Amino acid sequence: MPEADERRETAEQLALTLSEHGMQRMAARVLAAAIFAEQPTLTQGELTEELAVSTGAVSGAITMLTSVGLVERVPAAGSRRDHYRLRDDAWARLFSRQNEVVEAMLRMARHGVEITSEDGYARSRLEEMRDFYAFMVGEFPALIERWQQQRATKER
Amino acid sequence: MPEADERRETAEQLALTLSEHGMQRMAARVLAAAIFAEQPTLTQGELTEELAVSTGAVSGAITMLTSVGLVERVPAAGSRRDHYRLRDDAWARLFSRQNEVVEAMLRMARHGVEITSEDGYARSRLEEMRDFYAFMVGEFPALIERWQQQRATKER
DNA sequence: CGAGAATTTCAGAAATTTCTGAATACTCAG
DNA sequence: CTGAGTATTCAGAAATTTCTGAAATTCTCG
Repeated sequence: MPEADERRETAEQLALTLSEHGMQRMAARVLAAAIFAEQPTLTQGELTEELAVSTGAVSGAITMLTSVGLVERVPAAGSRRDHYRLRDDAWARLFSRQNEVVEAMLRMARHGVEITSEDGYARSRLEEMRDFYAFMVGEFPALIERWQQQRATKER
Repeated sequence: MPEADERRETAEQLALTLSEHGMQRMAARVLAAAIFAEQPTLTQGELTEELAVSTGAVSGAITMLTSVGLVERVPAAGSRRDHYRLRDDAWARLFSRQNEVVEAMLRMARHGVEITSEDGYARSRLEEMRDFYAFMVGEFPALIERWQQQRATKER
């Protein structure tokens, strides 16, 4: 199999997994393309060609990816086009977004506990939910910090 | 606001959050209803009525929730209907499913490293991705175990 | 400032997901 | 065994998401 095809296929597989877990389809494809690209940065035009989609679709996906900090715009002197690339800390960021979900779940559990009557079935389920997510909210930041330290250590 | 309405609304909010993160909409609504129900178990008929949807939709959602271990069928003597409830360890299970995602990401990163050329841009991005997910795969099981221990300690 | 190149926006088309409704298949009490 | 009450299945309808294409806008350079 031609190398380029294999790369594309693997990238599409990654995009599929990401989109199955809530990421918009085109955003996932653009992210995957940015990861697998053999260039340091990509322009929207290059992405449009690589993915064979409309410019509008790429533009929308990049707006989304930039806003959540997975992709960044790179100042490119002497070029009329914008260049983009995967952010250095993209994975930690993607993971941190989980943290927000966990916090949302915790808030909902707490709210649920407040509005349900004591000793009811719903109340005890919600207390369990609250305790679980409170635990996770407590653990996540330390987890990410450990990663960052390990990473910093490795790279000199 | 009538108590029941507030409960329903809060449940729907939870369902919305779950569905925004990849859970099928109806499955999310059924799960939320099971959490907020003031009964110990629910029948499909009760869910159908509570959510005002077709029997088919509830059946499909329950099949899905049962297969991933979030909801279980409860043997109900002397009843022709099946009774269901939230599993005791549902939250840890929901979280563990994340673990599978993390493992999938790790596999894809490794595959990507294999098929990209050494010293290329894609290769180094994929190595970073691989290291991150390898770290997470290493940490998750311990995280869940800590939760289970803490939980076991609290009760009793 | 003006032309050329690229990006953004957005209405509507296309694709996909999700739900309904009704037929079919179970299951358990009698 | 039988049949009344439930659950499952599935084709097609409905709803939602996603993408395209083209016009409007922005930006850069000469």
